[in-house]
This record gives sequence, C-alpha cells and structure tokens, in this order.
Amino acid sequence: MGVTQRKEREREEMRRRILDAALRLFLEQGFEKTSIRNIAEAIEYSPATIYLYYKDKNELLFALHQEAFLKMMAELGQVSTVEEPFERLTEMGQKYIKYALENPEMYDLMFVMTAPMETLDCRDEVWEDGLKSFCLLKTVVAQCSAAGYFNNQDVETTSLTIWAYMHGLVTIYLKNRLNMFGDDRQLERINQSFRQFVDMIQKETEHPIWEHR
Amino acid sequence: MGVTQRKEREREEMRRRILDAALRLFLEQGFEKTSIRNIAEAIEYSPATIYLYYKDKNELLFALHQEAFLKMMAELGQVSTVEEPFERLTEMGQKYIKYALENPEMYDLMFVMTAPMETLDCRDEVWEDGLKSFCLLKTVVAQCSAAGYFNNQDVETTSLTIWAYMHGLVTIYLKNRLNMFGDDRQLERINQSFRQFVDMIQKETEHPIWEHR
DNA sequence: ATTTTTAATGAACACTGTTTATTATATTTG
DNA sequence: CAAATATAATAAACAGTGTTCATTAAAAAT
Repeated sequence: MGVTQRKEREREEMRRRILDAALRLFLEQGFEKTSIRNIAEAIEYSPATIYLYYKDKNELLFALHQEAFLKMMAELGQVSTVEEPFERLTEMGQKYIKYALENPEMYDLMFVMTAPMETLDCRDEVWEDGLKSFCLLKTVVAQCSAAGYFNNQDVETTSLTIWAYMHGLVTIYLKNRLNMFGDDRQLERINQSFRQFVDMIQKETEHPIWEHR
Repeated sequence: MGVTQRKEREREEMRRRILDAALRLFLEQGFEKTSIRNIAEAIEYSPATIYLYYKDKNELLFALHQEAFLKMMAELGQVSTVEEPFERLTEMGQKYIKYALENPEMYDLMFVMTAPMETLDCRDEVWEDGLKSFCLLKTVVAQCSAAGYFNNQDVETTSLTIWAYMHGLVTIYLKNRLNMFGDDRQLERINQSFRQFVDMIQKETEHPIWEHR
C-alpha cells in the first residue's frame, strides 16, 4: 500500500513549507532576526514541530545554504556561452560579484557563517556544494591555462587565489568595511579593483594577448 | 578638589576590568558563548552594572575591536626595518596572515562582524581603525610604486586589491571553507596561493627585477 | 473495534540582551 | 557633625532565544 510513499511525500512537502517560510523571513528581515518561533508562526505550526523535520537550526541553515548554492551555480553556469576562456572567467567573476551583492544574506550563509558548516562536521561529510562550485571555477581556469594563460601554474592554486580575491572583495563591501572612505564611491572602488585584478592575472601568460591592452 | 578626577580614574579602571574580563572569556570560549552575564560574573558585579560603563554589547565589542587593532598594528608596523619596499610588503602580508590565524576571534571582530560597526553608524563616525591600517598598507604600496612596481596604477586601488585578496584568503580558511578538500594541507594551500599572488603582483612592474626569478 | 504507530503541541528549561525601580554608599551642603 | 543630595550597584522583570519532553490527538495496522 502507498501509505508510506504518501507519508514520505507529505514529509517532503512539510520540509519545503518550512524552508520556504524560513527563506522568506530570512530575506525579509535578515538572519539575526529570524527565529525558529518566527518560522513556526509563519507556517502556523508550533515551534516544536520544526524539530520533527530538522534536527536543529544549523540543519535548517544548511538546507537553505544548499538552495543558495543551486541558485548561484545556475547563475554562474550561464557563462558557458562565452567563447574565449579568459573572457568567460571574467564574466564569471562579474556574476559572482552580482550574486553576492544581490543576495548578501545568502552569501553570508554560504561562505561566512560557521553554523551550517557544523552540520557537515558532525556528520563528517565534506562540503560538496563548495567543492562543486570550486570545480566550476577550476574548469574555467584550466581552460584559460590551456589557452596559454597563468604560466602553467597549478590550476587549483590559481583557482584558490582568484576565489580568495573575489571573496575578500565582496565581503569587505558586504560587511560595511568600505564605509571607512566616507564617500559613496564604494561600488566604483569594487569595479576598479576588479578590473585591476583581471588585468593583472591576464598578463600572467607566456603569450600575452596584446590586442586586449 | 580631586574627587572628580578620582571618580574619572575609577571609571576608567572599571571599564578596563570589564574589557579585560570580556577579552579573556572571548578568547577562552569564543564570542558566541560569551554573554554580558558571563562577563559580569567574571568581574563579580551584576549584569546591569556593565551598562553603566558601556551603552550596550555593540559598544563593548567595538572597544575590544579597537584593542585588537592596536595589537595588529603593532605587529604589522614591525616591518619597517626591511629595506626593499616590495619585500616589506610581502613581510606585511605574512604578518597579516599570522595575526589572523593566531587571533581568529579578534580578526572576526575587526573585519567580519557587523555588530561593532553599528556603533560607528549610530554615532556617524568613520571607521578610523580600519582607515589607519589601510593607510599603513597604502604607504608601503606607494613606496613599492615609487620603486617601479605596480605600473603606476592607482595606489588606493592596488591597496584595496591586495587587502581584498589577503582578507579573502584568511577568511576562507578561518570559516572552515578549506575543509572541502578533505585533506590536512590547508596551511600549505594558503602559503602556495600567497606565494603565487606575491609573484603575480611583483611582475606588475615596468622594470622587472629579473634576479628575483 | 481495538491496539499500535505517528504527528503535533503546550509547557517548561536554561539561556540571552536590556531596562527600571529600589537600595546602599559616597559626597556635598547647611 | 547631621541632613540633603548625588552617585553607584543591584534585584527583578521583560521579552525574547534554541531546544526538549511528556501529553494529546489523529491516523494506520492489527
């Protein structure tokens, strides 16, 4: 009898309802101000019910973090149409900045907060979402490398260097550390730095593409 | 009569006691697990007393954040003995990584947490500590620039680019995102990437220093 | 129709940051 | 010195947090 299947389906539906409500509140009022009780209220269930579907808040955050990765991957994956590998890489960088700036709370969840990571730790799994998106980067870097860029340097190291820069740039901005300049040229500064970085790593090649200068 | 002076001195002493206790607990058990009540207990006062000396928790965090900057500046300032400007910059980078890895909670407070920044916002002051350390970086970058490095690019942009990379690198590590590789070569990866970045920006010069390759 | 399993909850526990009315102490004034 | 005033410290409360557990209601299996 299909009762177990229906139960399983209902369970998934409930998990979705919880996740959707959590995501909505999260985006509406930020992480800090969203509690289990808020989420429970939004779906018209008692707080204790949430714990029948998610072990704790960390697991809920981890589930949201996974959704955020799906969305980001979908956006970053769109660069495959661009022909020239380095242009594709640059495009990816731009889309990374765009995603981070448009989804600051989600970006935090994905790359800054330690809470969702603890869920992985206690299951001793590896961070698959992170690894998958890092591989996306690595692939494009490898293609650039094959096209003569990056002086045959280790692809993984180059990818980490690029990611580190991108991550640093957006977090400095998102965590309001660019306020220190006391002006309203923050986005301008980000773009200036990004262009500089792109130029810099572009030159890292045995066969410079002079027509790009 | 010196009573007001003594009162002022006692007030400062109390503020110090609170700060010292907060710092100790903070380093012992991390930020998340340190509460106003804990701090009050540590100095054997009631929680409400803390509020006679610090407006709220953000202000307390901001005070700690300032202390952290003093310490970091002292460590980063020690590079002035190095003669060659680019070597000095590299040394600064190494010291930055060292500080971040040895003081992860403090680093978080200084560059990641938004809480202490809100104290600045509501006073509408600018982030002086950040600005000051950014200026330290800018100075060295300017000296490198004067020595022929960085192709006469805008010093402020170059400094931001360098800072962004450094910040990204250490936060990716501190927030456990390098776990994804599932090995124990995390520090190795950091150093590899750092060397790569240093080599990369070193080449950014009209007059390459060939003897360094 | 009765037993068993499952889902949902109310209430509690041990916390959190913060405020306020009250008390104890110290300082100033008459 | 004694009375009035100002200051420092606190207990208690408020409104919130994540989480657990015994109890109840509903569905499924016997």
